[in-house]
Amino acid sequence: MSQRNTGVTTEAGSEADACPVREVLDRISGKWSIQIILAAAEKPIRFTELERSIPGISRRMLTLTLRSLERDGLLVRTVYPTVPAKVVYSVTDSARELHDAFVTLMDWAERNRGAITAARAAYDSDALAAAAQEEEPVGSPR
Amino acid sequence: MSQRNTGVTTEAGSEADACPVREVLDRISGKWSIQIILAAAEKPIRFTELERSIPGISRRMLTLTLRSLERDGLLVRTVYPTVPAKVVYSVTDSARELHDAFVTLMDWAERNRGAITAARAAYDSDALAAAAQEEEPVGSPR
DNA sequence: CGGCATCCCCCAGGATACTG
DNA sequence: CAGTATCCTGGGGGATGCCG
Repeated sequence: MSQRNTGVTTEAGSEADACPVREVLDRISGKWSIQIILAAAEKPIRFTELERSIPGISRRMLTLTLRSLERDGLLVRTVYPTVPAKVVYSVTDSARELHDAFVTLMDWAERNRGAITAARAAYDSDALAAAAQEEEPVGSPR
Repeated sequence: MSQRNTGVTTEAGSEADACPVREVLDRISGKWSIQIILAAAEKPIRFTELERSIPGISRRMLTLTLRSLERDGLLVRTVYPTVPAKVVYSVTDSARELHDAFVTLMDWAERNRGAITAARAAYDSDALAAAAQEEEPVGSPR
């Protein structure tokens, strides 16, 4: 009862889920996981630093996503009991492998950004042209 | 008006979105994009074949995701005007690059499946232990 | 500083039914 | 076979507020 909406695809561990695709997706999904791993992979990083280095993330989602990643053994949370407390997140080895894969993805994104934008423009203009056709099936427009 | 809920993060093209992270995510997000690309990369594949090769996908989401991928220039849709019609989807070059990255991800998932499960179990049991502590603050349980 | 708790909204996506 | 259209729900995730 006490726990609800822990978010970030936490879910205990339901039925047979042997599919590696879903496996990865479940760990990465959520708008922020990748960016957090990317940031933490550079150097161990503090909560507030993360918050500032990831524009648009809310405190809530930062916390939730961090917990999720920690739970999956992708991040390590280290608390320095100073006053006020200091918390540092660092990536584990398995996360670092993931990080490498992410970099590949980012690379892809940058190389194909233009092509994608163009493809979309083309697709959309085609769609519009087709729609225009329908409006005058045969004969007088009016 | 006529168009609503086209789904799969279609969105026209809002403000400055130069972040490659979101770029990739927007193209991949949705539960099915990756699996579709994975399937279509093996060989050009028909609508119904896709439907059967991806367990759990609905007709609706298959169509929606296919349209989205086609729009982004990741898939090519080819129609053979036979009766009944035959439609084949094949991946483009840029999608094939993505595919390679996905394979890396899948590989990672398989290698780390065990570690992740273990990490979760450890994390969860710790959390439970901590919770148990709270219930008997100091002294007699009851 | 580094969180957790609560409220609430939105839309990805499932179920179902109809077409060319 | 290959879609399209409509309805409806779950939960991801933003906003805000309180705490050690």
